[in-house]
Amino acid sequence: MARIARNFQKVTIKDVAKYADVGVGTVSRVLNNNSHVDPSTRQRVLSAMKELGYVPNPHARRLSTGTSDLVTVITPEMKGDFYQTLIASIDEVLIKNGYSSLLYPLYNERKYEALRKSSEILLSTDGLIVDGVSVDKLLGDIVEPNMPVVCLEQESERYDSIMVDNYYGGIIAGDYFADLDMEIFVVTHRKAHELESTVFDERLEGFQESLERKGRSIDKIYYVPLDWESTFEVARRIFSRYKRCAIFTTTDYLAVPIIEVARTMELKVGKDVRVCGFDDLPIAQILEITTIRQPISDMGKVAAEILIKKIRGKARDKVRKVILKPELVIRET
Amino acid sequence: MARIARNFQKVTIKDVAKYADVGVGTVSRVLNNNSHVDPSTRQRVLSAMKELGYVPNPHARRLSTGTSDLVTVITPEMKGDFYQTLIASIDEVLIKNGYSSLLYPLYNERKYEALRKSSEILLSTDGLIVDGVSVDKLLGDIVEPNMPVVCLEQESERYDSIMVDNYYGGIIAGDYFADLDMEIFVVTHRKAHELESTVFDERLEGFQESLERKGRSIDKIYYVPLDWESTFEVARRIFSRYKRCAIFTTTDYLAVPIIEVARTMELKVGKDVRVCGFDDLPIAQILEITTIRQPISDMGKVAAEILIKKIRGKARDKVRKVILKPELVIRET
DNA sequence: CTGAAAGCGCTTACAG
DNA sequence: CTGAAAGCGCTTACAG
Repeated sequence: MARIARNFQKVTIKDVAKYADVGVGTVSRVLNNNSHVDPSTRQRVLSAMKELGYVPNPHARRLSTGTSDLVTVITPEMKGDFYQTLIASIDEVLIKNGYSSLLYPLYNERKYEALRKSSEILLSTDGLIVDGVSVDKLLGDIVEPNMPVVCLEQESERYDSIMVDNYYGGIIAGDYFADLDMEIFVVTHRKAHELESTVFDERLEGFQESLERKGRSIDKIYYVPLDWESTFEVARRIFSRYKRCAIFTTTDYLAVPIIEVARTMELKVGKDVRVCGFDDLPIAQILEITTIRQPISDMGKVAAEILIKKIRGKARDKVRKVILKPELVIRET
Repeated sequence: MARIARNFQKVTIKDVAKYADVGVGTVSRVLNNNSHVDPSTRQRVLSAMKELGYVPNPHARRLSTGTSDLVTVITPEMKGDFYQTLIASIDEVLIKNGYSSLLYPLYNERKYEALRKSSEILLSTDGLIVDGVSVDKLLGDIVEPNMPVVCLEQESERYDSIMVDNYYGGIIAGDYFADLDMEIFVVTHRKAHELESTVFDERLEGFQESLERKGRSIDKIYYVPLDWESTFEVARRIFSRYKRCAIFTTTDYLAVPIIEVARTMELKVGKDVRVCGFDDLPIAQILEITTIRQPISDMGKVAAEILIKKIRGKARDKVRKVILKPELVIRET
């Protein structure tokens, strides 16, 4: 006894079994179509399921098997093409392998807290892909030690990680700008949150290093939040003094308003004003922005593949680091 | 017998009970801190949990209670500020009420299929908010009849819906343009998928209707996919012939490249070229685009609130429709 | 190939 | 206030 019908008289595997005149085990077997079931029996069960409108209860399945076929994907944001591309490429691999992704964008403080409080969500999935934020710091105490985890754009002592050599990307951007006979500016993002990614800084460092090697230096670095509004302002400030200069933005996203302002002020972008972004976001292709291309899709694909191997217990034990190289793409700016 | 330790010797409620020398029921009670537990007992249980590193198994809880405290949020996309704002406002209400959101953006065909195939995901949550796509068509046969569902930007016969009066939005845009002594063009999105939203069409219809009433008409309608690339092309085509015209875009997103091209071609935006968007996305505020403001945050908030009421069984039974009105925001374009 | 049964880890009336 | 027990709806060795 002791049971209230919460689930609105849902039909269970038991009802199906009775209806088809078989045991529940058999129903379960056709459900998972593993082990051999007699074709005629299977047919009977199948039509019983249809007849009764049976839908399996995922919670029960998960409790019983201990797996959910779900993967949590944590990103610091989901705005912008970068994450679109990344998530789509992760998803593609996941779906192909029978998993679904559970997206968890940490777009504000509240989401951080919510994640820590109801870490249930994580624990109910089979694996975890974390982009940009530090697992060790953010979730070190929450994630079970043997949960399969892959880090993206973030190093980890304990887990596999996929990184892009952002420092190297900065270097090639610097090499490209060093020969230009103009002032050199940088517009970059200052990380606002302890747990945010350090990629922008790495790009900046590489850029700086490359210029130094060639006996040049950055004339000024502008730090902005990751929005266009502030970047417009910065651009106006720059162009009101300099009608001729080279600007490196540590992401294409920040290059867009700069180019917009330059054009509005009728400066010749690509000639007097040179702009090099980073990432090769779709917008960079559309606006023909010169940029450092990051292999975003590859990152997602590799991350998902490694994670699935880990979930299936096929991965090697030692912590692995995959480092992908960016490349310079010269366009019109 | 019959059991492999899949879950890496995880500690269960049983272990905690034994350790604290109480029954499992008591542990469960302190876990959910309902019904009264003796303070000293509670303390003993609490420290036992800490000692053993106990983490509750959500699957078991869900199977037992039949609830998950999860809400699925389905959107046709998640790119762009519109969905950012919408999702954030939904999340805020959800989190405040102890729920978590499970994001499911249908950004391509593959995701549609995946959703239909593993509809498990939906069924394992307590409720469903669906934006833009037709639940009846998309999921009519999957969603249980008594699953709490709220539709956004999409009417439904069976479920509550929150709509914006897009037709009315078109009307006020038309009223605004009708007095302008220039050619009038429209750039809009042609829905590519059977299940896509019809908002763009409704806006267009309102716009058309308003112009007709005032004895005017649209000179040409340009249909584009929802990306900038094609819109750039269209803009170039328009401005190569017309140096003076008014353009209504059925979303701000499409207004951006048009303004960009106009400025690049040195046309006077706001004077010779008038542009009115729709939505009032952040980008519209940044670029000072005249637009029809949609109350995005309100939509999300109202949807989440209604859903929670339904989940808690406090909602009225009849299907409810909430219609929010957009308004004209005049800026520089 | 298949049924009966134990088990997954919780929750919750019931009877103290 | 609390323990013993039934139940949630599945899966899966086990023994035919």
